[in-house]
Amino acid sequence: MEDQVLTITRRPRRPAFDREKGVEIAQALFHARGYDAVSVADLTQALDINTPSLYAAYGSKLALFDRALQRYKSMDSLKAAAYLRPGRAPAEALTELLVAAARIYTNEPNRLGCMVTEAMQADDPQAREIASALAKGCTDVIRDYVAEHAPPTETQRITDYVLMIVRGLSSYACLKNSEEQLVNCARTAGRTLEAEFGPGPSAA
Amino acid sequence: MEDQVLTITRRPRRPAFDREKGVEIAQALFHARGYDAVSVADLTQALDINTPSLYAAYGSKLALFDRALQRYKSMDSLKAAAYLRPGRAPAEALTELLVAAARIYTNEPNRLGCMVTEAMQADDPQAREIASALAKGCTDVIRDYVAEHAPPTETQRITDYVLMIVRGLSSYACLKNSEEQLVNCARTAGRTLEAEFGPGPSAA
DNA sequence: CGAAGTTTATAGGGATTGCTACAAAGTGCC
DNA sequence: GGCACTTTGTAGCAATCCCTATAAACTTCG
Repeated sequence: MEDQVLTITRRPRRPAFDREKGVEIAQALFHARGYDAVSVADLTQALDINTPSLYAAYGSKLALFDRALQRYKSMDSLKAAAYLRPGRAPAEALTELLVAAARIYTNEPNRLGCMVTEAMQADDPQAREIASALAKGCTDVIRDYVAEHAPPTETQRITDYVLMIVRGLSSYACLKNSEEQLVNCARTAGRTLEAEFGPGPSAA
Repeated sequence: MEDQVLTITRRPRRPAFDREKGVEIAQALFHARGYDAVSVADLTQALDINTPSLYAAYGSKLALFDRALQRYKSMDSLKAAAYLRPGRAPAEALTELLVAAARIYTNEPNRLGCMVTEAMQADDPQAREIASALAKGCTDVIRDYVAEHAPPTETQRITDYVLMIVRGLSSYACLKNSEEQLVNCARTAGRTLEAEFGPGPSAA
């Protein structure tokens, strides 16, 4: 009798829950399906924890999404500044940026497109807000770079073009188009930039 | 007493419900917010009918969305075939198509972007299916046109490029960028096509 | 062994989702 | 007038949404 009670009572102690690992798993889920399509039940199931644990650890679904987005930006996203170094032909650097984006967006079949870019289109206004704020840093890097290499009258137009292309690549990647297709798109889109900035130093 | 009962009983007969008008209103709602973010309650409120009436008239939310999409395609969407007439310089025709898309996508502030394109990213799989099927007709028109004017080895790449640009324009329009910005993007994107197809007859 | 503190699990709240059963109210035909 | 038919409104279904109150189980310290 005593034994049976003990057997039933004694539950195997679960290993301590790793919050960072949880953010990583949540990031993958949010990236794959988007903020709206991922429920708290999906998250708790993926993290193998119960609902109260999730709220104790992260506060809310939105807060966890925020942490997932920040993790994405700092670890998996495109580093624009790394490509837009000074002293390079601007058209070349920007094209390389686009090609790199094309590769990253098609790299993992379950995480297509740019997580931040797509999150800017979420239904939830707060999720959109978070994503837009995070995206601003990246767009500013591009805008400043273009401003340094193009006449002031053209910077807005060229910046818009590059940002529009990035969104196009992300969206096209989400439709499961191949890396080869995406890279070709990026190269083709980049070719226009040579005419915009004039021949680079490699041609001079 | 009799009078009062009559007064309470007699409800003002509502005018007959116009189903086509209902589809029009639903189309605007779905276009503005997307399939997932529009609830049946939103629809019944906008159509000023009760829930059972909506189901009697259209069958389901998805069926109503289907009708709204078809209405959009036949009335408000871009007519690719109208721009891709034979005998024109291909780069010119395709650029004009992109510019027209840019204008349409920014025309109505409450209905930004392409309804079909954005619906292809919906969370609901059935809604995506419907949108994708509808989009296929349009992409085929573009693909066939490119195939007629470009070498077979390049048609896939150029078609991908155009379709990617269209998605980029739609997405960029959804962020409330102005018509001027969008049109500039479309023109810049179209400029590459001249190099792809070679100089058109206007240059010959 | 026993109290304090942390982590877990059960259960459920309040709101909203898409959808439907059912009866009252109105219209047209005989 | 009275019956058949269509349309409308009330109410509520089961499911899911995000979130939380509460208590049981475990670890740690005295």
